[in-house]
Amino acid sequence: MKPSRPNLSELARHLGVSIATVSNALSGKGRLSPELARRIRDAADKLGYVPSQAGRALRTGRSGVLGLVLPDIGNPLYPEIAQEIERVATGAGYGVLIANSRDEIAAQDKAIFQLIERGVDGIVIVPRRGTTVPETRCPIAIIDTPTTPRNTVSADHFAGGAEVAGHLAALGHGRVLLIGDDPSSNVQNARISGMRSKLSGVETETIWIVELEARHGKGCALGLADWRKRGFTAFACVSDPHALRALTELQSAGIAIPAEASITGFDNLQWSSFISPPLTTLKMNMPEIATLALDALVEAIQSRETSDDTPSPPVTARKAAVPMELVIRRSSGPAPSAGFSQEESKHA
Amino acid sequence: MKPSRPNLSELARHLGVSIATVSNALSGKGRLSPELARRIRDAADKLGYVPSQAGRALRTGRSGVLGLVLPDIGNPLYPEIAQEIERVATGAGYGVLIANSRDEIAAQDKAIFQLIERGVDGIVIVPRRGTTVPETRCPIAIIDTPTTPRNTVSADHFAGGAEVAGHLAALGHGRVLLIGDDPSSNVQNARISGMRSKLSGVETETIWIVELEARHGKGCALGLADWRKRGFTAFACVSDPHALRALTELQSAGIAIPAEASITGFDNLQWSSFISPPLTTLKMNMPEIATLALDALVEAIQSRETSDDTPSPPVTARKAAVPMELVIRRSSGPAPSAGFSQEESKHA
DNA sequence: CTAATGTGATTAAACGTTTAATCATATCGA
DNA sequence: TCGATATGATTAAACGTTTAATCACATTAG
Repeated sequence: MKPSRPNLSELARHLGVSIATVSNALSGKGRLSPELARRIRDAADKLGYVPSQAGRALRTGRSGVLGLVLPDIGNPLYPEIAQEIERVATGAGYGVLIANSRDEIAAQDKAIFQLIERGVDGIVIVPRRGTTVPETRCPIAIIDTPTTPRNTVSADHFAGGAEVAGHLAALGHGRVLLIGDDPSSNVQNARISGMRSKLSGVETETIWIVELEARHGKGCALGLADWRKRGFTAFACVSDPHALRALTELQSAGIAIPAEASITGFDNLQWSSFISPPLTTLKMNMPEIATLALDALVEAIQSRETSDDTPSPPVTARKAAVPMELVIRRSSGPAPSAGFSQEESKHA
Repeated sequence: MKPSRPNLSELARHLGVSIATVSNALSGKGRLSPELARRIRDAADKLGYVPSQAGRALRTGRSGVLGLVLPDIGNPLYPEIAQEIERVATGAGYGVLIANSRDEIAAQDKAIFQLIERGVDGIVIVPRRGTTVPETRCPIAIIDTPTTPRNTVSADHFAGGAEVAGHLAALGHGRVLLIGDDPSSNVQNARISGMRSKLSGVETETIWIVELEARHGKGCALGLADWRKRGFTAFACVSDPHALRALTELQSAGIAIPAEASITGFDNLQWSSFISPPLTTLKMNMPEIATLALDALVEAIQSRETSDDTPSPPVTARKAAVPMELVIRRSSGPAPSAGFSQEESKHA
């Protein structure tokens, strides 16, 4: 009824040894006899000893906590990336403190400094579109695109775009509409560039949803049925939610998927396999990305013994670009045979 | 080039006063002359003083960090709840450490104890289906359903179900199919019970997706076109992803939404307003839920001055059930006029 | 004029850990 | 047998903060 929680000195008193000996036994650092070490460890977990993070942090200058900064909730891969980062970090003995760079652009910097004030040892950040990450003495791993400055690791969005575009080209689609959301996004641009790189033989157009919505209001129709009439038979989107928007818009216009039009997405979100038809999409290798990012980050943390004032050098991983996997489902199929809306397309 | 980061004693030395005086000035606790206090505060933020969380935590026994335990990523409201908890917690001066109760059921308890070992002052948990939250000396706020034991606060899932069912009944639907995922979920049961409570006059059936998938494999068709043939004109789902699954399945079967069938969801996920037709759904008041939960939690933390071994009493909020808001969009409409598939339904 | 009160600051201990430095004892080589 | 070396454990300081206890001094009351 009394024992709040045993600490090292209580353990030491209970065993009749010194505090340092107990500490050594539990950390396996100093030299001491094997049987005493075992005896101490036994007593430790019999009494339910759990070390005080605060005491340890104060002494060692390391908190054992990493920060995770994510862009606003609009980004649908938030859950997966958070989950993977948390998984790998926990495995490496770190806790993960979350911070949110919402609404205002400046919130990203504020979030970073809040994490630093809380004493995190390092930070993983998925930068918001169009921002630059400040340089700090605290190591920061950046997950964005391979071409972003100081980027640590990311999916190979360009190659992913190339792969899905190749898939559509092989299916015989002669006119492909590329659907992006925001042209200021590094990730989306990389994906679109990748798609274009494999569509040199076919006709392509690109539309950006934010521009449409700026003119016609949020949630406006994308006018895809018109594009279909003009002979565009494949709609390649930069993200699954946009693909979903395209899919339902075409379906409710009475256009059959994939018989009359093909649709592809990006990110392999949870529901993408459950809808009708299931969505062809590209899957990031999040476990590997998280592992690479965190490996690089903890290495940077450990090599930063000296506590001077110089900003931390960029955190670089063993591999900067992780391939994406094309997941072919039923939303993409062969281009409709000639004859269907042939009159509109024959002038090409 | 030398200053790693100033601490209290450096500040004190720089100003020629004692450490305690500086501490008092910054915390506003002790008694000291106003002008000295101001001078100290000025110097503090000129030198960029930021207090060491570790030192403070060690001294006060409080880490200023809360834990957040979320069920597996399958739960699509993960991002919103995490975002709101983080927002409110940051406003109250707390950091948020995330933990994931994935895969194995036992992971939930493990996650909780890991957080406690990290020294969190309290925990917010959204329990996984079919688990019970262990009693600890660390205060735990539970967000599940109003009827869950030790529940702190949650959306009023039952009332939400009643509301959407009333909406469908008012539209004249005479046969409503209720679509759930997993009957072991408290939340889903509450929603379905609520829906039934307002459908006493109409014919209802309930299907559970996990049971269908156990027989026919993951991602199998739900056979909704058949239900439609049997005269069911409304499909009320316990969550937006299931509504999406239903919507696309019916659309690709050539059934027009909402002309020939109505569909409703739950949770108002991001994409629900962008699909065609936009989804009628119920929206949780997450900001209020998060606020209520955290208010109750920090109160429990502060009242827990004594550090004895007794488990923390349940954390209760000022209000246990927060109303949901019905968001009517175009996926629900009047029941199709009689005559359509009347022959199949007249034998009822 | 002395004692009581108040004001503004300081002293010192404590939180729990890690670790370099030290010490006592045993082992070994010569 | 004596000094050198291992071995196994202890001592003591330090990390940065908070806070109760104390102190020096001035002001006021009796």
